Amino acid sequence: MSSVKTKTDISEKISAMPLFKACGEDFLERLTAQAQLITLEKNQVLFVHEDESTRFFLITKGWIKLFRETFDGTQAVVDILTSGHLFGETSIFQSDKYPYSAEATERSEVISMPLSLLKTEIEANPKLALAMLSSMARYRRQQDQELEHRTIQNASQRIGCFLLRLTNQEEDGSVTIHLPYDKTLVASRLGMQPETFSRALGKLKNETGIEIKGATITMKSLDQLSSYSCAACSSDFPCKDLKVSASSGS
Amino acid sequence: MSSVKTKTDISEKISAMPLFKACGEDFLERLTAQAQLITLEKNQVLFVHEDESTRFFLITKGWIKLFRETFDGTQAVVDILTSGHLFGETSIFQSDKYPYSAEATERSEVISMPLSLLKTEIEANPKLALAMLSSMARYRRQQDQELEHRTIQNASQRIGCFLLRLTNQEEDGSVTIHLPYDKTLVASRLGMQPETFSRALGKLKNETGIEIKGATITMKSLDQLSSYSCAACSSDFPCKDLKVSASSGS
DNA sequence: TACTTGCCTTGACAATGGTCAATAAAAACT
DNA sequence: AGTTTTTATTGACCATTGTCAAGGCAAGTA
Repeated sequence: MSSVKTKTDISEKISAMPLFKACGEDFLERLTAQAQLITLEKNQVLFVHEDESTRFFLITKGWIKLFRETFDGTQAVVDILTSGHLFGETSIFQSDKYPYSAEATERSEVISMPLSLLKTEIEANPKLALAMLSSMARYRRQQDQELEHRTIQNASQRIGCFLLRLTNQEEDGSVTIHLPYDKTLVASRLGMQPETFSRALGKLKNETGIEIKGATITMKSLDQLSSYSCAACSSDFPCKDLKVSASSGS
Repeated sequence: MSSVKTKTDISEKISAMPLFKACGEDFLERLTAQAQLITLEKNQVLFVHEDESTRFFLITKGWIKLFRETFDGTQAVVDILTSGHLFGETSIFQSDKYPYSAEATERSEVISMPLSLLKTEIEANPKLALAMLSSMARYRRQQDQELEHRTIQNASQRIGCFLLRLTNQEEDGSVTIHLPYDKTLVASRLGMQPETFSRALGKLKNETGIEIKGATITMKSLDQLSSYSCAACSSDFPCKDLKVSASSGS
């Protein structure tokens, strides 16, 4: 029973993916047939960098951290993704190894699907290939921007930018947001140490007058923040790239 | 006469692109018919960030710097590409604006081709779409690695890594290389100031015993360098990603 | 309630990289 | 060859971020 219910559930979630809109019923059915729902405990590792890649994943609950780490354990966070995002799908091209490790940052659920099916469908279905290209192009721009920010924004500005991207940037008045995950994790996502994050957030508070209560942050207006952070960014506020519906992540 | 010769020349260069291997003669002919050879003087800007994108480019001579810059002129170098690389081609998807500015760092030549042709061909030719996906996936990994390096490598290590990637990493004995462009430019490519580059290169020399004469650098063995730089990298030496034939850049 | 654990903050200090200014060296020009 | 311009190096100093260690706070557990 539960398994049947689960399958229906999985099927719905797969079909809801914008990326698969262009795909026929039969493909979605085959995909669902081979899909598995995986529950990950906090800090559970799904796969590690250089593992043989045979499956890709769709997040349905929680947050997944993608990262790479050196021999001595130093790690660089590639991205932190949540529901509706895909990851591990790029291994189809060129290599059959995952380019990063994946770990749940809290209790999470992902749907695991075989890469082989995706691969043959991409080869057979030009619309899917195009959708995939489009999502990769979008991701690429995000990465370009990320690199830009690491180069020209300081810690406080990066935090400000991160906060702004959590808001509805059209909003006029006072806006309140909640950090989507631990401050420590936000810090690593932004490429800084937790201590630096803590101090830089304090500085941001002084300079822009935002209010901070734990993970809850209130900004009287977005103008103060955006003029502080976006001064060191090549793009205008509001961020255009946010208007595009989220689809493929990683 | 000269124009005929030029067209033949352009045609050959376009056909030689690995990306277009999967394309039929007719497409290549149409592309060539609408292609233009453009000569860029040193520091000449080809297009700027947010310009309407109508054409994409293949470099046939020189070096092109892709960069983004803030209102106050601070710039972040996205990439620096040379002969055989494509750029400006990602604008087909999602947006019709270039995501960066492009400038020649020395006298260079590029072949300019209409994006519209590429777009329709990608939609019609699954093999091209796949080749494109593959090249984007490769680029994406490069960017992931770039971001990783900015996070966990210091200036000297990044320079060491840059140098190693200019060598034939299979080589056993002494290796000599020439910097492909100005030190100032290498510095910006690696996200640091020229002064920092200069000092960090000096430090690298002390720590690994490389020899530096202007733009010529000699390393007695790659081991010293790789153990110095690759200690702060999640991937092994030699770098696997270099073995893939160069094709689409940007 | 007390205890434990994980997360966050703070202080003191070190390391790294950026800035500004002066100089040197190299390349391009006449 | 001599002049000019560009590129590279160096020193002195400052700003930012990282590191290590201690303490605080909050959520969950006994």
